[in-house]
Amino acid sequence: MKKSNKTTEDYLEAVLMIKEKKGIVRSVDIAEYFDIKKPSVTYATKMLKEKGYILMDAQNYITLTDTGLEIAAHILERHRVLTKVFTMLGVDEETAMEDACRVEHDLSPETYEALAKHLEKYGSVKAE
Amino acid sequence: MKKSNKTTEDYLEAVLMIKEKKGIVRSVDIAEYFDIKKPSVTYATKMLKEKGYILMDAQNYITLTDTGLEIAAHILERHRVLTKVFTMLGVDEETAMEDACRVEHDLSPETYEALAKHLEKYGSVKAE
DNA sequence: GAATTGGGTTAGATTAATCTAACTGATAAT
DNA sequence: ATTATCAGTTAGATTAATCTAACCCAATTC
Repeated sequence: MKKSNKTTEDYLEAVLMIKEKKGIVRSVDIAEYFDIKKPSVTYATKMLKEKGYILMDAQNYITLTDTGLEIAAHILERHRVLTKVFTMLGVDEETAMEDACRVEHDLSPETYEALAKHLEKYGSVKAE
Repeated sequence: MKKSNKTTEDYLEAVLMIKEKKGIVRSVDIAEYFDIKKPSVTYATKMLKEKGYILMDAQNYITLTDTGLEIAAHILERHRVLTKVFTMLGVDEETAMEDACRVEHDLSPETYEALAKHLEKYGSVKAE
């Protein structure tokens, strides 16, 4: 009865966030990030490698390919814009981030753009 | 690679929508609604029965219990408010409904309320 | 240099939600 | 009254994402 089940997008976003935060990304960092076990990450990275979204070098450091980065950056941008939108409306930072994380995959481009655009009028909504 | 996997909330909402639309609800209606097969609905209704959210009478008509209705009405209200919010922002009806459907489960009460409240200022956002 | 630790993998089990194929039972059609 | 159709179920397979237990390998530690 858990609400987990990470998607490709979740993983790529996590890789980018970890990369930004600590410079390198290992399986163990992803496991900690999501609070899942190591073999689950092995399973996930295997798929991401097969799809051509990440690479792992000899030291097992994980890097995003061009397409992987494209997806990750896109979803992370959404994440940040949505978080700002929510906090602007008075939602506290913590909750806003959690909601953004859950919603970011599911909004169509149309709705996402509409939300971002509309709320630009009422504050600086652009990701910085 | 499908994006399906309905939740309890999805099913209860569907029951209520079908009920409102055509008066009665059968397994087959739910299958058609979600475009899934009949045995999947048998599986789902079994769980919903066990959890005390629905009942099935001798004719196999499905009704919501009090708790089932409570959940269904709550999520359907969200669905409608969110759809209105999105259409108000210029998103077309079709897309707005799809997005509302995907997002309605995931927003915290705080963010949902904030969204609804803020946008009340710019139009009649209340569900009618 | 033997032992511990840290990061990763393999193998196999588990769970949830779906599917197909085959069946039952009731109603409707000829 | 047989037959066909419709709604529902059962049994068993499948898929995705997780888990545990056990192992490997490299680097530290003593």
